Amino acid sequence: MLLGVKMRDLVKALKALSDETRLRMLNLLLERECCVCEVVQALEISQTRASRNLNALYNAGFLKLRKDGLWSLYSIDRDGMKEHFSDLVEAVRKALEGNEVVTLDIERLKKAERVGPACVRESVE
Amino acid sequence: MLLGVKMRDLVKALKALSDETRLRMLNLLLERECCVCEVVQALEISQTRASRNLNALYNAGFLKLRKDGLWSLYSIDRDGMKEHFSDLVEAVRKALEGNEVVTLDIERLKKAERVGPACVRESVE
DNA sequence: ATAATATATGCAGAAATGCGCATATGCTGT
DNA sequence: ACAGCATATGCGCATTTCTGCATATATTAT
Repeated sequence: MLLGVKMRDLVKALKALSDETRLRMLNLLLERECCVCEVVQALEISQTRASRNLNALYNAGFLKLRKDGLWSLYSIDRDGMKEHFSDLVEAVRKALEGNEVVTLDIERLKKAERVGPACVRESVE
Repeated sequence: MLLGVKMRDLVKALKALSDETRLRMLNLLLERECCVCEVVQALEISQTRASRNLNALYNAGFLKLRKDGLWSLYSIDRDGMKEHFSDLVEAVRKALEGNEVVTLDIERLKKAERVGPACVRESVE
């Protein structure tokens, strides 16, 4: 019991990883902590979709959540995560290295602002 | 392109791993090469289920298949497998170490015979 | 209190998945 | 050719998963 992981939890974790949207999210968060609206911008997906899938990764045990005002800030839970899950994340990270899709995601993340999609006014400068 | 894996393939691989039946199968095959009927006996599942799920792991790129007479012998494709997939398999292997379910599977595998479920006649001795 | 904003969620529909049943396929021995 | 056996597969059904829409919740500022 010390070493092994509950089958349930492992399946849940792998299910969380077996989706393109969530893999792209995980990759984003490996770059840095993000709020939901930044994920929306970087992946160019709907707010609902971002929120739901981030929550799935959170529930599976990969992410931690920090609230700051209106923002929900998700990040990889490097410390709290089960050791075996870290290995999975690392394997995924390596597998995605250089991948076209996630490279573009990261580029868009750099341009993203911690504001809602409606707030285009600040992007004048 | 040298390093990264196609997003498609990675998702497919992780989908293949995100199922209890297939995780148990992978764990069996980490022990040794098995034919379908051995998997049926060790996991106590139907033949259809065994065949389908083994094929899923095969299709995802984890297994290789060798035919010997009537038998289909599946095993981990250690050489042919993408490097990144090996990391995934290793992470899963470690995660399942000591797990109750797979421990019982292995015990049953040791008692299993390379015969169909109908052939109980040999188990007299 | 009211308005504005970021995020979460109930619901419904579409698509994907898993599996049993019956049957097909393919190999082996007579 | 025929029978027997291990495995694969078409079909149908039940369940799960994913997503958008609309709306709820929670926080902040006025």
